[in-house]
Amino acid sequence: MKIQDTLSNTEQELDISKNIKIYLCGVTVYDESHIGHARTIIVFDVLRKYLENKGIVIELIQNFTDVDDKIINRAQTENSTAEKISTKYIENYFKDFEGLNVKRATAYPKATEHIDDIIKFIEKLIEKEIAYTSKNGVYFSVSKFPSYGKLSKKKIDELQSGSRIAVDEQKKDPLDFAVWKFSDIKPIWDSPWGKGRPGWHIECSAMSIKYLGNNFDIHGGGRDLIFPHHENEIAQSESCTGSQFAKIWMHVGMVTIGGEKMSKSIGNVKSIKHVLENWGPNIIRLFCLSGHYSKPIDYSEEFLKENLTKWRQVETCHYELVHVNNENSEDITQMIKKLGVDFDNSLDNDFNTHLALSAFFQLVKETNKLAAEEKLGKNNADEIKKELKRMRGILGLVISEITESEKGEIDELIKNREEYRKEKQFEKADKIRDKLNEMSIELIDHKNRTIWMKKERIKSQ
RNA sequence: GGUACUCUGGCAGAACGGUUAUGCGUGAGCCUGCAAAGCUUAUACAAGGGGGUUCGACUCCCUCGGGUACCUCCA
Repeated sequence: MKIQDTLSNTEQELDISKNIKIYLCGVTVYDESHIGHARTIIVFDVLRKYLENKGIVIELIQNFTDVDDKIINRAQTENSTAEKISTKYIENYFKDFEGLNVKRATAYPKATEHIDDIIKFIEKLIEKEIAYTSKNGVYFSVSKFPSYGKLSKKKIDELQSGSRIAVDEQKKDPLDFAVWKFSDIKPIWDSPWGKGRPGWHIECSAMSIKYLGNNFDIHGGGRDLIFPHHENEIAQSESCTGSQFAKIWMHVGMVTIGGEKMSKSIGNVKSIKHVLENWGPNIIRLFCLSGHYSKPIDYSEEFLKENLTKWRQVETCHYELVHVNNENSEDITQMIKKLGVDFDNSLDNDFNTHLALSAFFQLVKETNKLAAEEKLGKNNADEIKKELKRMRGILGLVISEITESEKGEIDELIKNREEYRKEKQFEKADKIRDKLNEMSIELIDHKNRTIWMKKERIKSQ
């Protein structure tokens, strides 16, 4: 599998001969998560599910930044504590992502639970004279890391001249960044240098190395983290360990609205909770996977609606397979195999989910076509089901299922409706259809049989 | 200003030199008591502008232009 690496700006081969270790920068828990967060996390969720489908063991570590100015500010304005705020939004996070069918990461380390590791990390940097103490905190000395800027392709001198950074008198160099900030406002911890809290970037260095070792396979996050966050992580980590940090840097494009980045400061944020209520997980996932992960994707109701149409096709397809009763089967093994290979090849080639979805929808379409022509046999259905289930598993798409008792009720109602139809009492027949619709059951009248499907309820429809 | 990315048919979005992707939408048809869904079929000067390399370019090079992101809040 090849993945485009931001650092080398080339495609790198991912070594799948052994376990794969991935570190994903998670969220700062001071507010509700939005669709931009969802995209990044869904992309990595599908990546891990795809690799797991190949039988590879994945270690996926995703942090929570639970100590940060924003959390502290929020705590102050809400007359609460930083701990309460972060706990609240971590719970909120899990609710959102469970709703999105995202599989839990191997671990979700929090900065506040790794203060010792962070302090040890900083001690090493000070020992090596790469970090220094000043009046306001401990700073990383950028000039001690000659390749600073290699990830974001920035030149140090250009950064300095073009900078709009408020110069901190205490810093030796305006580019230096804090690894430890002195503070008296809780939450604070003791350190060899004084009371305070860690800087933002250091937590990811300390925790990724702790959980995954000096040199792991993929480090991911949103594109907006390239600078300064990931640049600084590289500087700290490689200075500390003396060896290469992540092998591949994989960055996910922004979600935009009307071409503009979705962000709190612009105020065009769509929360996961809100969109989930209106559109459900499957449509959001299709939306997030519909473009190449590295490119921006524009959020719009129309686009979600388009994905709703697609999702209905998947549901139809699924229920055609469930209700198949034809004994004769066509030879479709090759077709299924080809689309399965297309699907995998697309993902192997820099994780092209859009193309993978193309293969997926082609299989859906082929199935619906066979069903429409009454050519779909039971053996065919079993074959297709198996492959579709695999693809859906990777994509994280979940079909609404139904209980056995509901099934009995539905069959009964359909039977009644058939009677009415035979007697040409269409009003009564339609009433039954309406009743089923209220249960989210849609009827599909074929030539000489009627099948039903359970539709996911979509509020926005 | 610097850096990176991007510019494809009404819309969304692929193919890393040669094969009219694909989906949505739209038109027509099939099926149906009607509907929905599905299926069939049709639809598009397609390549930001201009050069160049090549037998051949969406794909490579140059140049001009538009857009977005980042340049210490950010997924």
